[in-house]
Amino acid sequence: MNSFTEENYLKSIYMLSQQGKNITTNAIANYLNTKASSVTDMLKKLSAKKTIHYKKYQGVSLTKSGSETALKIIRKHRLWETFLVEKLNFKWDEVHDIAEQLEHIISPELTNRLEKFLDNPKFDPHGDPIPDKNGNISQQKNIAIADLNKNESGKIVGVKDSSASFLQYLENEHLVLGSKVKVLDKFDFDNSVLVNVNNKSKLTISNHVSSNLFVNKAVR
Amino acid sequence: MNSFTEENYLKSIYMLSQQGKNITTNAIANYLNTKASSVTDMLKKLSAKKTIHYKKYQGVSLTKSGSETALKIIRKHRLWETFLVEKLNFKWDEVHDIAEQLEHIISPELTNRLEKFLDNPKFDPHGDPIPDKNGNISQQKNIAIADLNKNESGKIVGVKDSSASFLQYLENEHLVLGSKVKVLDKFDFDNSVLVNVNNKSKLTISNHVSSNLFVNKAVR
DNA sequence: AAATATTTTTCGGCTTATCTAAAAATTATA
DNA sequence: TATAATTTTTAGATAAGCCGAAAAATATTT
Repeated sequence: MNSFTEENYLKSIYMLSQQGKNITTNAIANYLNTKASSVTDMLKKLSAKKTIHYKKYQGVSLTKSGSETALKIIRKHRLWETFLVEKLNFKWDEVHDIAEQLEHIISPELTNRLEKFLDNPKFDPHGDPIPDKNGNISQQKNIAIADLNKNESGKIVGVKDSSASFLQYLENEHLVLGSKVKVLDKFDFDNSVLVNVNNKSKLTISNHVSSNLFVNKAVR
Repeated sequence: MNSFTEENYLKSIYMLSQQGKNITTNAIANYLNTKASSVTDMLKKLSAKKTIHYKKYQGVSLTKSGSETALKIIRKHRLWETFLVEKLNFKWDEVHDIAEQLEHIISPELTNRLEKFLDNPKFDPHGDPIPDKNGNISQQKNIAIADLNKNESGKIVGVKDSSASFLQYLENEHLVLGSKVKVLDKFDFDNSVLVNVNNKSKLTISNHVSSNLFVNKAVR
């Protein structure tokens, strides 16, 4: 049995590992808004429970068991987010904090019934894939924004050209890791694309930008 | 801000006060499956936070503030139970443990939207009244089962004739405090009544029994 | 490679909630 | 009304999780 806190650490480690980086104590502390010393304490505990691989000073990774636990929590989080948006009419950017609480409710039967009630959704309102009851999560390949069709959307997962000025531009336009991008229109004459960022700002991006920004396509 | 634990104590005190008894340390310990010394510790804490009235050795009662908190938790508990039964098709006797978890989710907006989603129910699946957003809870007067009409149901809240043999009979038939009773049919010739107990057993009870057993009528 | 900077861990201490055992207060009984 | 039984509180411990400061390890500069 894992405490809420343990669950949050496992989930954080999973999330950080998705971003490709190697997972350091500081990265976790930063992600969880806590102190490095607290993280070290917990890493020892999780290691003792065999949910993570941990060697002092060497960073961490999830074990099979830890990964399964993390996926269960993420499954619940994303199903509840879907519920909040689809059934209770919350906006997609209002649901995270509530789902952070709901993800810790323990009842596999509840989770499975909720999934069915929602019509077995494959993606949550942010476009993130929902793991199934066996922990399988659809890993769609990352494609360039340039390859999205009109009205398709995705979540930014990577950048190819990573010059400082390019990253600066992306930062300014909120085209950062995790942002949701929807293609509103595509223009033939210069291959530029009109996109909606995070359901908030609209902007036109050049072919250079759209070819170098990779997203996880959200398929419904 | 109250911890889960504090919320559980406040709810327990509210529940026990509903049963008329005066609320002792041991009663709370027994209700919460914990030790008297733990209860004393918490009573001091709650008293310091002015959610209960507490004098050493003299038992406790809720303050205005404590009562408001308790009612908010009970409101959430009963709304979630309704959700689980009405929307996710759980049986009414399967939902308690899950609702014990869900009742601690903090988001007034969520609670209010859930209420609306469920069509503003006034009673939960057990027949208990659901407090409204201002903490008002419908206190219907207790009536004898004999005075229920066909198809009405209620929850047992008290007994008039309390001879040992009568109580023994009630115990045997699960006609105990908190049981849900639904009147399936009423017979003129001897004023006996066919009832369904806890959605499980059916039995015919005499007029003597139905006149001495009081329920909280569940009005939908 | 030595010096310096950064990251990570250790150490001691704090808070919350729990428990057992013993002491104090209350209630019941003889 | 003393004595006994019960209830409640106190005192001292424990475990989880968190923190700041100091020490240790690793990474970066010079």
